[in-house]
Amino acid sequence: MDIRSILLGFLMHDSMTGYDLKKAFSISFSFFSGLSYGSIYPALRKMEKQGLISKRLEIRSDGPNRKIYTITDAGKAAFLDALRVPLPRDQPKSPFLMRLFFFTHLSPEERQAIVVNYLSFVEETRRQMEIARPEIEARADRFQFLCYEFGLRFFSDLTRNLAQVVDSLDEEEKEERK
Amino acid sequence: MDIRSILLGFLMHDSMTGYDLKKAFSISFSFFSGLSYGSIYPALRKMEKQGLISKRLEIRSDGPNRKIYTITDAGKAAFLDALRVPLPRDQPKSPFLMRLFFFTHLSPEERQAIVVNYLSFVEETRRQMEIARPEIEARADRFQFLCYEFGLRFFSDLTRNLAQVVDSLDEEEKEERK
DNA sequence: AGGAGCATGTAAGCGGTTACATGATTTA
DNA sequence: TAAATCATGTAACCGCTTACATGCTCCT
Repeated sequence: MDIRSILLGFLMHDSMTGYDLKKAFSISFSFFSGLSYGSIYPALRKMEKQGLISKRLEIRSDGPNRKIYTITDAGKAAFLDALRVPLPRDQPKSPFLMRLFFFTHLSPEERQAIVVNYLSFVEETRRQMEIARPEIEARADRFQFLCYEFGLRFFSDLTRNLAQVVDSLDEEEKEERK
Repeated sequence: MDIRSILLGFLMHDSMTGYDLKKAFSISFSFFSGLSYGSIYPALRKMEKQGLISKRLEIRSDGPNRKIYTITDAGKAAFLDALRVPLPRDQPKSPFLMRLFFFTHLSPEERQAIVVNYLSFVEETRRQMEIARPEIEARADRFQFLCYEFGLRFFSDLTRNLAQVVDSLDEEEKEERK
């Protein structure tokens, strides 16, 4: 699922500007992924050329002009097609796993520091997700909420697994010192 | 951690050709990530220019000639630096989550099919990891094995969470039919 | 007067994939 | 003799980020 399908997905719900799309995405998905203007605006132009969305220029006196994009029937069809494309296998290309893989080249102290630091990072993300819960409960549909809960569990599991790694490192260090 | 650091990491252990590097990576990391020749060979040339690795041409009669790369002292230093760079926050950019987020646009049958299909995919990956266990136990160091176990737990957790999503979908469908 | 927020965009570059191209040797 | 494995590489392209550039309005 590329960026274009995601933009179409949001436009299924409502017509918006590129700016709005970025906001909508950030609110719903800040914990999973980011989207920058540098990819949004070119994507919108391309999709307009392909007839997946249509543009309406709104001239305003109380602010900068806006380009409001609306999904077309062709766009809706393209979006549904994209939803139905078989999923690729998930590859958790985690930078952390890469580090762990080469831990033998670091000192015990450095290893500990990396894992503990990463762990606190993950826990912080999880806390932030919990803070955002009421807002998500308010605006998300049931599937989007399912998505949110899935994410929460993901980070909980990650926390638990990282704690286990910390334990393993502790034990090994003790044995080394014997 | 980019591709170059990973290649350096493998070269820390032993001198190898580009072909060998791809194999080494595939064996250790097939479940997490892939690496193609289209990125390996240019990366090796670049790193040679930068003095991070050195090349030795081996002319053979019993097969194609090989370019064997060896990490230099500068390369070792660069690798350790890369290991110590603070980790970015993990973003589980899962294509599955994106689908789930827009599930409202699909029929209950299609939703079920996607999740169940994905679930079987994940379970299959997990099975393959378990099959590979003896080989990994044989060749991996303790941190690499920690890595393997971490991955296993990741897929177990994913399986569990997906099963929960299936349950949620089932319940909602039942309620809808009332 | 200055900063935050609204709004749109471009250019350069990074990191990577896919498909293509070549050619040798070993195994079935 | 065909297929698999060994071995190296290029060209075109994709998707995305970062940094830059512009300019307006509202609030303090």
